[in-house]
Amino acid sequence: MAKGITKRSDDYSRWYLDVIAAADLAEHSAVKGCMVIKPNGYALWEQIQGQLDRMFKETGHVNAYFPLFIPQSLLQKEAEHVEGFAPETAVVTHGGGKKLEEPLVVRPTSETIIWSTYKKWIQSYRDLPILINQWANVVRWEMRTRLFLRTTEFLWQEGHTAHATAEEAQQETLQMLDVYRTFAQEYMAAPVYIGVKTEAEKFAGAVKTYCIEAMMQDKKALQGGTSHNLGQNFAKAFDVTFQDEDGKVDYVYATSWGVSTRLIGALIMMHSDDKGLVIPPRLAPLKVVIIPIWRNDEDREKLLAKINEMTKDWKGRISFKVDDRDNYRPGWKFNQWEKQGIPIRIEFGPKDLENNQVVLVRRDTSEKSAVSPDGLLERIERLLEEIQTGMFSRAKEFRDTNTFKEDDFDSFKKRIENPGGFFWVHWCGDPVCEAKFQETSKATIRLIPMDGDKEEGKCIICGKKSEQRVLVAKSY
RNA sequence: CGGGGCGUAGCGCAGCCCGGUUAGCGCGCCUGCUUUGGGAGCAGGAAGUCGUGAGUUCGAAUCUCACCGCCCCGACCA
Repeated sequence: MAKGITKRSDDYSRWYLDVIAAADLAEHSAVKGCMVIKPNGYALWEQIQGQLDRMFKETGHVNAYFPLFIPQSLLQKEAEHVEGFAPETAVVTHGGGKKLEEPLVVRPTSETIIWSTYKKWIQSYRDLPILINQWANVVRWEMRTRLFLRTTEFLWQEGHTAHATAEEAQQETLQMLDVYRTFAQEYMAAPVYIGVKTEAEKFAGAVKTYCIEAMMQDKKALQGGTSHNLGQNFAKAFDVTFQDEDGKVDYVYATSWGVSTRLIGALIMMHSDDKGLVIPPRLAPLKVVIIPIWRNDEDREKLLAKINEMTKDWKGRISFKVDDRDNYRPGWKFNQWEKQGIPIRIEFGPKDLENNQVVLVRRDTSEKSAVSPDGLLERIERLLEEIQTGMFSRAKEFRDTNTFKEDDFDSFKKRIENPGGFFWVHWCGDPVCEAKFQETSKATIRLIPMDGDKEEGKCIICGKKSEQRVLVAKSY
């Protein structure tokens, strides 16, 4: 049925690329590892931006913009940070035909340029907090790239906040993690686990990294967003101090948090099927497409007139489109809009006109229903919500039925390969045991739950005491 | 960086092994007519530096050498 799209069961990774091509989201560019985000893909990003930006502003943040170029010396100021990012930076050595005195790094993230700037802005506690977000592009010279999931250049938002106390910074870190969790669940219909990264997995330069993790349809984990408590690491590296109410001078506390165009990859891998993209209604740039089906010009006119009448007060309330192109037949149109993931299709032909009905077709389940044109908009709005919650429930059920507890390492090694999934295992906290996970199973500790059940147990690797289980999975 | 694959019309490919008129095919595109409830049919038409450079040859998409680029799988990572 779906020509040109590889089945998930045949080749998951080919399927992923086929869905992107079929939905016309993006394509490879002349530069290795970089992509052109096409209008359909960019519209998704705009939806993500729109909702997140609103949520950031509601929590007191403002937008600003910092430069693309970072003097190399700035990037090198925070020891862990430079170690983490130096290998994957692009460096500009020439400008205006001349060799630069100091090379400029194309930002892989903006902590350094921002903290060198915050230093000038902060003198006293009255200057705090600073709650800034920026929407930007960043460049990381990755060895292997995949459209949306990992590209050399990608779009993201990065929040960078400055606080007077450690408590406040921690609160901010958790607040933004919660924003991400809420966004993922309510808009992306993506059930996520939240937790803390291990020392090995945390952001270079952070004290603690928190994350949201979701399960894709191939049962691999995908980190969808991170929120970092940076402590005083960057303040110390950039000498950013402030005077508190009592006149005491201290270093400023920092956080940073971000999500990227990778979320579009997550969206595809969570919800789409062998027919193509499936977009959760709340993020769908186009929610309804109406396809009139005519046999002659007379039909056509009648149908279009009736559609006009039905939709006359829809403008501004719902995004919809009437596909009245005459050079494509209905079947072709059904298929095209299916590939693009439009949540609801309305079929409307002479039979429907006669029976005073329209046919609604859900993209997620392909379920068809004939309904009355009276109260149609309300009916559609309800259906969109049903689709949204249905998509979330199915994704959650899939995740839950593929998440297991495991206490034996040999058994774990087998099960992570087949059938795969998420595994809650006991871990003593030793990085040596963590490294052994990776070497022997190719799985990593995705997160340590923050408020998970405390449960006495034995480390699955070394057998030493463990206080709680951690989430382990293969990941993107 | 290792392994694999590919580069010929907008897209997908055949042709190459075994050199020889005008480089084909499918889809798409343009024109017209007929169609239209799950990817329409017929007729006509436009469209190509065969990745780049050098070499062999009377003659190269095809043989030789070098180079460039991209994709997929692994090691690094959001």
